[in-house]
Amino acid sequence: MLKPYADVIIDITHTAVDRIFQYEIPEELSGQVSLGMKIRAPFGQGNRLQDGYIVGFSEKTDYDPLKIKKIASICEDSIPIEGQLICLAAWMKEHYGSTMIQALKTVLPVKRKVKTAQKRYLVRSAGEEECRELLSLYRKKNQKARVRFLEALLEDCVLPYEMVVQKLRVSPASFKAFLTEGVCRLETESSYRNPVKDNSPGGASVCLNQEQRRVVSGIWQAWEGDRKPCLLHGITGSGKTEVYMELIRHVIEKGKQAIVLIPEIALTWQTVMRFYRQFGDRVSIVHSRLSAGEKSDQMERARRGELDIMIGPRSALFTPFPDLGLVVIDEEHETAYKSETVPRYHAVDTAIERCRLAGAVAVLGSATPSASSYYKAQSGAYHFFQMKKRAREASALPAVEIVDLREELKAGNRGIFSRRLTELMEKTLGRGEQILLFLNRRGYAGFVSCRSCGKAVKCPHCDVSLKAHRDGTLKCHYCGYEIPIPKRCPSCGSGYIAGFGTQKVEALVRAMFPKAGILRMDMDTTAKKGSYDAILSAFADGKADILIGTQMIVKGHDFPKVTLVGILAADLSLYSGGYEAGERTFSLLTQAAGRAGRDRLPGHVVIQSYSPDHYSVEAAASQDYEGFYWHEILYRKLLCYPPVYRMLSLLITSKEEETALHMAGLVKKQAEAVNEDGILELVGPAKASVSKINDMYRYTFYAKCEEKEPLLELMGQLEALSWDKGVLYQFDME
DNA sequence: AGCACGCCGACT
DNA sequence: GTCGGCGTGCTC
Repeated sequence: MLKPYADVIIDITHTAVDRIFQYEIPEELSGQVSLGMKIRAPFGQGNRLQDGYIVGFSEKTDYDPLKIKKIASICEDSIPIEGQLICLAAWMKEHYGSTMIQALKTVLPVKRKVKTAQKRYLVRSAGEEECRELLSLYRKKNQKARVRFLEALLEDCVLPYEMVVQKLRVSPASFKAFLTEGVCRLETESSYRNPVKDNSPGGASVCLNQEQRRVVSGIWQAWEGDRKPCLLHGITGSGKTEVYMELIRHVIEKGKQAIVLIPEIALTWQTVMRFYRQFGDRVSIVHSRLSAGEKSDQMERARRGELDIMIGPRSALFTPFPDLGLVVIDEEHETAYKSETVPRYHAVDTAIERCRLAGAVAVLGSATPSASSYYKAQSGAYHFFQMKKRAREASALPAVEIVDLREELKAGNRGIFSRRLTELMEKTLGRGEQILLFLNRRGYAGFVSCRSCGKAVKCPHCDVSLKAHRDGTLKCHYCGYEIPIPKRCPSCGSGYIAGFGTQKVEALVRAMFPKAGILRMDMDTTAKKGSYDAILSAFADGKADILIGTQMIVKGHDFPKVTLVGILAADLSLYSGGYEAGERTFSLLTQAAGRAGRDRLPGHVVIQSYSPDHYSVEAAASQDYEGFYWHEILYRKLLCYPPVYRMLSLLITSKEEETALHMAGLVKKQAEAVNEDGILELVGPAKASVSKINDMYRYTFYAKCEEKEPLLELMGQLEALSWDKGVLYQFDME
């Protein structure tokens, strides 16, 4: 029986219209409309046509039937989705305080682009050598266009067609000969249709060790039982991926589908490829480099049942699988799982909710679980599993030592390398083994400070230090402000001004070990497409002895010949504000330490720190997750932080400091009024830790409480305040 | 959000 | 007398 009314959410982001409006389904459209569809309908007095989404159907209505209008049309580009995803959107709206339309739009698949012109690329087919020869040939002939083209092709194997013709000003006639000679070839977007190139299925079937089998059967029991989320704490190298794959195989056998969430594709490409080799073309992948069309293509395939597995970042969570059985969240603790835009959802909690709705199981995996997840496992809300052995028995855990940098200073060593690290570097190079030097970028890596007065060069628009770039400029990473590196200190005028970034480290290492091959990996050296992999594989192939880099070198890469890892300043991430600083530091240090001695050779790790007795540094050194956790949770409990308490944070920004302050005052007054019974703990409003960005002053306010409902209530009350026009504000629930 | 209805000041 | 200011309220 077809129901006569459609429940519609109108595409207007405003709390006043953030509710369901019912429309009559006209006869000519009945049978065509379905859940999640985008439609157009008359709205308001003027009956102007508005976009909206169908979120349900009703038999009857409480509204005056005479006033109910008819849906005007269906938007052609709309894709029907699961009712479950609409429920999920409703949950997100409630949980993260957005409007329904904002939640719906993040959950609905991206609409198919209407026949965009196919994007064309010129791809290099000839080897580098051949190109260089041709390059010098055309240099002699003074054929400038061809020289430009070849240079670009050497930089980057894949060039967009328009870029070549417009930006490079190389006419098709100039490269026509190259096409016929096979120097390069023309490819269209559709040849990239399948987002992964290497899909030779049927790789070696995985052989699990005893520990892995135990975990798989444990999680499978949960799957057949209460279906509570499962937290898997497995140390680096314990083989979590094999466990995921085995579970997925079980789920597929049951005729269900699986989603695998990964923090960032670029950092986890190796993992993605393993899934492909295992499951062939029943696997697909979504990532930011795919066009909207390709994304909706993959979503459509999933909906039609052509896929069993979807791999991707947090947005892959909304894949419209008809019968979802499992969601894996790899590296569960990563901050990339938190959305930066409204609704500011957390993929872990949202995944758990989606699983609850679908009757699926969520598996959270990490070597350093977030305090929040571990807490829930402790309380019994999650099942808990552990893997303490490295899958390859031969590889032992590295020996970790902490060096107190204050002692180094006392001993007169003002360099960035401690005596112990220098000694070990010499020995390691002597044995012909490799070294990884890890610099924490968050903090002061890359900024320029005065040796005389100690002040850093700051951005005039933002409350942050400027970062040094290779091109000799200082840039603000928040607003883009840029100046040449000053010769003299802007505050005291002294000439002793110096940077401390990866470049600086590289220069120092070169001076110390002139014969060693050195590679550096940071924002500058990886700006070019493909250079990321190029650097990593060059290092893995032994083309250099030392790799210097930031966070990106410590995430999930195997370098069998690395036997020494040096962490230059472990505590930089400790003082970057936020109650999660300890957790971040621990996780980063543990990951960095895990890079040493992954093969047969014994590994060494040196952690240099100004606060060597901080629990996150000590626990990382002894690879003691539990030790870290109990310290951390005690601190959270004492200061009423999540996960023990729930926390609502509010960021107020304004061009004028007085307006921001004024609003902050109103917020305080309102919050105090709401908090008559005193169940909330209020903090602030106070200047944010980055107190100004892009000339906007920033104030933060926090409210903490054991239950989330009073906080949501407070959020509603604060939202209802009369916010000045020039004031922007943003809520976040944790 | 966008639009209509509505109730008070300075203009032909 | 009326044109228009934007405060208030509603939208299936």
